[in-house]
Amino acid sequence: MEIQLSIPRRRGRPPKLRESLLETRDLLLSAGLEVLTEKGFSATGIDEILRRVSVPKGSFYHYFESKEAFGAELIEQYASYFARKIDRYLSDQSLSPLARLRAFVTGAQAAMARHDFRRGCLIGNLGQEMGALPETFRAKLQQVFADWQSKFERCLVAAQEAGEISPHADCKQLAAFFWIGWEGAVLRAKLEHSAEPLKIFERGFFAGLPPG
Amino acid sequence: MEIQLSIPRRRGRPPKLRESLLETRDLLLSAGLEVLTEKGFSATGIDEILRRVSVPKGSFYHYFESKEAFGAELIEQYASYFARKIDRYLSDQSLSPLARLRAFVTGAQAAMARHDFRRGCLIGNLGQEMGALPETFRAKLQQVFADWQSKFERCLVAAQEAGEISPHADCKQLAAFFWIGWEGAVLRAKLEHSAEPLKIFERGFFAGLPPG
DNA sequence: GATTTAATTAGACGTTCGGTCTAATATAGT
DNA sequence: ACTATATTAGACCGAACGTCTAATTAAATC
Repeated sequence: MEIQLSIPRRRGRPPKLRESLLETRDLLLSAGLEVLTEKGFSATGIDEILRRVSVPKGSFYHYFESKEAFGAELIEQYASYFARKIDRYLSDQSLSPLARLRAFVTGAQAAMARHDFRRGCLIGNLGQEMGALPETFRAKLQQVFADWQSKFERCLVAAQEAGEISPHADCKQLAAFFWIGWEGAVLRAKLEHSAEPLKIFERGFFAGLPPG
Repeated sequence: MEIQLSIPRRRGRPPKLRESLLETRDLLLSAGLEVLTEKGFSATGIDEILRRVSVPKGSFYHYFESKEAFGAELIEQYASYFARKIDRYLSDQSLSPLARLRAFVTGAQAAMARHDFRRGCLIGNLGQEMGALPETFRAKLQQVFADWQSKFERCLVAAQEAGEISPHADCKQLAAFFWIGWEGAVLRAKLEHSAEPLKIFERGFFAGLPPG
C-alpha cells in the first residue's frame, strides 16, 4: 500500500543521473490511481494522495497543472494500461476466441480479488461521477469504452469465424452489452466486497451468447 | 428544477394547520435526491442543496442529525419509492410476466429521458461511492438491491410458469444478472447522455433469456 | 568559478464545507 | 399572560480544498 521513495527527495534541481528521474511524478500517479479507484475523484483530496507518498503540495502542482489535468493523465495511463491487458488476453492464440474472452474475465476477477474488491475500474468510477466532473472528461471516458469494446468486438468476430457463436450475432452489440454490464458487475462487486457479482455476470453473459 | 415553497417560510414555530407541515423537510429531501442522483454524495455539499431551495442551514440540522442521516433517509425514501414503481409494473395482470419486465425497462428508460439522462440511480451512485461513504450505507444498499432482485425473481418465476422462459432457468441468478447489468447500463447512459446503453442492455438481456 | 537558468520542494494562503451552537422569532398549550 | 415547543437565522470552528510564491539546489553558460 505505502509506496515509498528509494531516496528521500531533496529540494532544488535534482542531479541528472539519479535513478528517480520521474519517480515523484509516477509516485503521484500510482498513488492517485489507487485512491481514485477506491474512492472516486470528488471524494479524494490532493492532500490525501500527497500524504500517502510523503510528497509536498508544491511538487504536485509542479508536475500537474491542476487536479483536472492530473485526472486526465490518470485516465490516459489507465486506459492504455488496460488496453494492453485486454490485448494480452485476447491475442492468446493458444485459446479459442471465446476462451480468450473468458480468460480476460477470469483475470479481471483475480485482479479485483487481489485488492479485496475494494478497487473498481477507474473509467467506470469516473463515468459514474461525471455529473460532478470537468466536462472534458466525458469524451475521454466514452472513447476508452469505445476502444475496449472494439477489441471485444474483434474477438467475438473471431469466435464467429471459429463457429463458437452464431454467424448471425451482432458482435458490435454484444461487445457493447458486455462492457455495459461488466462495469455494473464491477460496481456491485465493490459494493458487496465479493466476486459473486462478477461471476454472475460472467455466467449470464456467456450463457446468453447465441450458440454457433 | 427550482422547487420553491408556496409560502415563504418564517421564523418560529409554524401554525398548526398550514399546508406545509413537512414542506421544508420534504423540500430538502427532494432537492437532495435530485442533486445526489446527478453528482453523488461526496461531491455534493449541504450548502448547495440549501441554496437550491433557499433554506438556511439551521433548518437542515433541525430536521436531520447529520449529512449521513440525511443520506440514510434518502436511501430509504428512494428505495421504497422505487420498489413501489417496480411493483406497479410487475403486477400488471394485463401483460404477460415477461412483458411486465419489458414494460419496467421501457418505463425506466422514459424516466431517464425525462431528465436528459443526467440523473442516475441513487442506489447505484452510492454503491459506486461506497469507498468514501459511511460504512453504515453498505448494508442498506445491498439490501435494496436484494429487494429489487427478489421482485424480479418472482416475476421471472411467473414467466417460467407461463412457459415464457425455460423451466430450467435459474430465476434468482437471472434477476441478479439483470440488476447487475442494468445498473451498468444506467451508469453508461448517464455518461453518454443517451438511451442507447439502456436499449443495448435490454436487447442483450432479453435475447439471452433461455426460451421456454 | 561566478552567474544565470531550470527543476523541485516547502508551505502559506484564501476559500469552502461539514457540522455545531446560540439567538431570535413565532405559535401552541396552559 | 406565561411557558414550552418548533423553526429559522446565521456566526463560528476546524479541516480540507486547490493555488500560488518563495526557497533551495543542480545544471548550464561564459
